[in-house]
Amino acid sequence: MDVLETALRLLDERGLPDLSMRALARELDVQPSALYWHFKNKQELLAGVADAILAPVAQLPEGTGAAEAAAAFREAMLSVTDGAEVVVSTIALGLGADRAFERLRIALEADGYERNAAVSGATTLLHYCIGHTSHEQQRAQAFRIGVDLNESPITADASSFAEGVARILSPGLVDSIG
Amino acid sequence: MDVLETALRLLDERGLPDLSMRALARELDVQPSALYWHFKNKQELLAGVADAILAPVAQLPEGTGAAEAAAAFREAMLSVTDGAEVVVSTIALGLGADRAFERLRIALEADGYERNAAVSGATTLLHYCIGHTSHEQQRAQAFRIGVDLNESPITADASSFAEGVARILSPGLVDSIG
DNA sequence: ACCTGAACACCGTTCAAGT
DNA sequence: ACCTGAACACCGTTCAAGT
Repeated sequence: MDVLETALRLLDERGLPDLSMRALARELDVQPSALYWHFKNKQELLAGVADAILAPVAQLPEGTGAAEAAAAFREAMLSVTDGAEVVVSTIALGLGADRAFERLRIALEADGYERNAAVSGATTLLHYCIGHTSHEQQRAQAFRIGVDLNESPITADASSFAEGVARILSPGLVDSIG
Repeated sequence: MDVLETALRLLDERGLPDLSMRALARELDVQPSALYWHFKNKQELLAGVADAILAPVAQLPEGTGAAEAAAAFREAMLSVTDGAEVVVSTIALGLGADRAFERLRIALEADGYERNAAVSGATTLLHYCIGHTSHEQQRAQAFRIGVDLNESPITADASSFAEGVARILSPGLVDSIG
């Protein structure tokens, strides 16, 4: 019974609102109660899903810089339907988010930050990436469903993301680049 | 029938998982279906709640600087149980989030940023504030409930928030604009 | 204009019991 | 060790009908 694998597929195919314990059990051809032998509750299962979503970030090649690591973080969340929302909802439980944080910290050290600055920078970067990407994904999916998005002044796409990351990594340079 | 007022109180007293349409109807002494005359669905109701949560940010005095505006944004979300989560879940629908964004933009202009830099800075700041605060609130509430938070390396408190804001608002940026 | 009543199609979780 | 079956206490939403 590949519970996590099936959960990840179901999430991607149908979205978080339809990823119920009952739907997951149906997909695995077991009773809903069977899942509670494998996971304490739904939260714990989602934490495992979030960890799987963020696995590519943890596996980034050595020497990867912070801008690239942040981009990979965003892309990992965007690669699965409602991926950012799952990561947000389980960030306090650790697992995936903690490993992504470590990866960002290491990337900052590869960029020449020393330890303390890297920890502080990774913290800011992580929170920014999550805030931006969850907004971006929510907008994209609301649009797909046909929800009437009132023309908001807040942008959240690949270029605004890169801009924010640049601002966090080297403020002062961002406007002279554009 | 003060639906929004009651919803906000219920949210603060019992948290988002217990803010159901049925519980809200019970509190208002009406049938659940009655709520659907006032709101199209639960999402729209939550958007109204988010707008109420962020009202203090929109009403900040003229001339307020960006660091102070960001702090007020964080505090508004923290002032209500699961406030950040509600804001996150309705950000794509506009309302509260849009007005908070405008307030941050104006604050940046009060700090000397010109229009384009203020828009871009407010975007980064908004996403950062939301990411940081939703994490901070989730941790605080998980702790209260007694959830076993594995000792995570990621910090999210008042001082790490101020640090991130300062990083985004780096003074070097203002100089490079002119 | 505003609400009721009844129904539809769902949830997460627990727990004794089975194999 | 791993799962079933049955139950408990819920959900959001729709819609004809009432006042």
